[in-house]
Amino acid sequence: MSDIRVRLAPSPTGFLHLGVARTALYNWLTARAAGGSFVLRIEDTDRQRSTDEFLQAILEDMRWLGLQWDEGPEVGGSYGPYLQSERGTNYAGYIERLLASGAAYRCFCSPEELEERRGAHSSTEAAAWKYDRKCESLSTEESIALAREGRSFAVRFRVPGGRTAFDDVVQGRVEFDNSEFDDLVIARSDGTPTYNFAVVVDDIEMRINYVIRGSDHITNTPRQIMLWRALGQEPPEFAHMPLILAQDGLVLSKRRGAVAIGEYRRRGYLPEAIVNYIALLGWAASDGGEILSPDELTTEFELSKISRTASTFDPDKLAWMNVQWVKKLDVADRTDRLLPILREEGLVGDEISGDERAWLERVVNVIDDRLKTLRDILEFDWFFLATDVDYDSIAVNKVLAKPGAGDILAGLHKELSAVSDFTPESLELTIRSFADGMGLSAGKVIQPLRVAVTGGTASPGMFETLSLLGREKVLQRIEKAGEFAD
RNA sequence: GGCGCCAUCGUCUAGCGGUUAGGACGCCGGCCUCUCAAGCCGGUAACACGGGUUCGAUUCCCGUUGGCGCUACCA
Repeated sequence: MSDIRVRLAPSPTGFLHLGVARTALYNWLTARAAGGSFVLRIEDTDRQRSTDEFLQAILEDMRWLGLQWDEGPEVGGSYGPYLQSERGTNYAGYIERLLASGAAYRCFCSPEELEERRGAHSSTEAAAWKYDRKCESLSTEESIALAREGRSFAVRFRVPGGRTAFDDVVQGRVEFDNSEFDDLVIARSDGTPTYNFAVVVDDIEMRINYVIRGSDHITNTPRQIMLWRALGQEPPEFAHMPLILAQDGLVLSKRRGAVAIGEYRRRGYLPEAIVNYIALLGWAASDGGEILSPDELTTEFELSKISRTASTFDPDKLAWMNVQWVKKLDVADRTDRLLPILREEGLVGDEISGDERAWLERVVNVIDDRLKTLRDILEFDWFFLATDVDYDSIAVNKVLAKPGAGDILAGLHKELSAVSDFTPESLELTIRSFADGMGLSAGKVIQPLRVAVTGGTASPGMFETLSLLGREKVLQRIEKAGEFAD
């Protein structure tokens, strides 16, 4: 086991979406490939926006994707708690240290005052306002005296001069002039730590040594590095992933519901497909291979080969990827995954017998590669109904309501009543010779039969379908369809 | 506005000074075929622009333009 420790630190203020999922995946792959640890830490300090529902949804989606965390909620670990809101007491000591060393100072400017000064500034200048360091020059004595008076204060980090640079695993060397940053608040007037500070303290305490996150954090990085150093710690390694853009060209965000992972689960996508797709967003295997299992990704994946270009999410390619993965599932596996959907729709019961299971597998086998998503199984619900089929009116008009259709169905009914065994082979023989006898191509006979039996113009192979349905249902449906004919 | 990052087919990408600029998705056409999928074959389509450097730039450098991100006592 190596000592690589990575983490995902989502805030439960929305559902897990593709962007966060990809960051999670890259962290997970990195930990797995290195034999390190993947820590899940929940940044729920924003009590207004964080909810337990979101937290549970995130955990569920992570599990569904197969991104198991080694430490975090529910599994615990040596450096918990893993909910930031439960780590509250840990920060005060660090703030005291920074105050004592002079790396931080009390700021008595109220938010209102700051707002006022900011407002005055923006009306005259185009550049953004930076904290004017009004309280930075307060002596320690003055500062303590004011605090004793009961004046409320925030704690600001005294940003040193010079430059801060780091070698990012994907971005290369990134350098900032420290004068770009104002003295950031690390503790609010109520004593709670702000994001950048809490992250650093938690990462230190959780022994995180490799930070893999979205490049929207890139300007936070120098601030955090300064904090790590002020706390006497060596900063971790950083890798900033390019962002994923929605098709409108803007970053994927929590507010775009269509890209929530849970949504794809409900639509019948496979987790393997999602994982495979997001892995390839900004990264390509050296041999150009595109269909990669989690295991293959683990060995192939290289953080340093990630492109720095933001990539646009393409639902079409995801859909294609899903088809590839559905095709890879064997019949038993496919059936297992289909079962919950069929149950939900009441098409099969909670308990199924061995015979039902066997029949279901035959259905799945006959449907073959026609499922683009698991949910597409519902297109085939006529397999599961006793007698009634919903007839598609367009199909009926196009096929059954044509001259001759009635004769074909009547003839077929007779032939199929008489056919000795209802196997695909003998059905094919019977139907083809029936068509010959009528002087028609097989297709001309099969299509009315298809509509009669399935209700639509598209279905799995007709002979297999008839065989599976059985003589009784087939004849019933032909009779019923006869009402539409001619 | 400032700072940072980025720039190859519509999209995801390969390329790492000399290539007919390759692959995948999508789209179009064909084959197969009982329909629909799947599959197979073929086609469409790109180096943002301008300067350099070089015998030679998609590739290196600079600039322009464009895109995205960040710029809170949010995370």
